[in-house]
Amino acid sequence: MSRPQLKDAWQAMRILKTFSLQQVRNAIEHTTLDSLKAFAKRLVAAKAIAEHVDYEHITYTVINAEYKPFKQVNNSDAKQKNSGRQRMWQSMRILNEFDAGQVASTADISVASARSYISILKKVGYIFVVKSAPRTGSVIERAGEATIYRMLKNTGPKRPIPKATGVFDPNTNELVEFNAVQRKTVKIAPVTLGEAHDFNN
DNA sequence: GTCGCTGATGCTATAGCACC
DNA sequence: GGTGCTATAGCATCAGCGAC
Repeated sequence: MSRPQLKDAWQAMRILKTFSLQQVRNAIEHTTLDSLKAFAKRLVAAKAIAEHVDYEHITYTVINAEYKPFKQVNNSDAKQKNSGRQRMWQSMRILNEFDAGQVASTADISVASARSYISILKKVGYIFVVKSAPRTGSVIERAGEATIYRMLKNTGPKRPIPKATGVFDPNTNELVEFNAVQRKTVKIAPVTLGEAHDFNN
């Protein structure tokens, strides 16, 4: 497995916190379980993750998220290829269900920027709102209650690029145009996390 | 080398909305 | 009307690229 693939795998692990290798493989798509096993073994030896064996199920937990499995190559390539939005996109694909704060923290950008990109993706139907943040109750009651979004179109590892009339998806090489903007709040029946939701109608 | 143009990115300010 | 949250337009900054 190449270094970028390992980096993607390590990022996926840090986001998931507790994971199986199958989950990581599904998240980053471009690797094999054998490669991940070898990588995980290395991380366990370095005490970056802990292994839990539960009968035939093996899961891992990140115990040192700060660990850097890769030697810092000189930063001549200073400008990171993985921009904030690229990291956001990757986080959204891995988490599947997320809120703006989660994505912002995992991608290391501001919440406002995360919301900005999320709203664009929402307009083209790549994600949709699973649960709106409550607007009633005390501050304490609302603490931790944020708008939850769900990934609807996971087209591939490359982030969709916002354009004037929509977003260009490098994974499908297609320009997806914005849906008609509707500021009115759409009342969606409460959906429990993990439940499918048809948003096309 | 540098100048100008263009596009990508991220942030801020503000409008819109729901609720009290 | 006041408050709090979300969505979005607009702006600043930076990098890439071509022309000269």
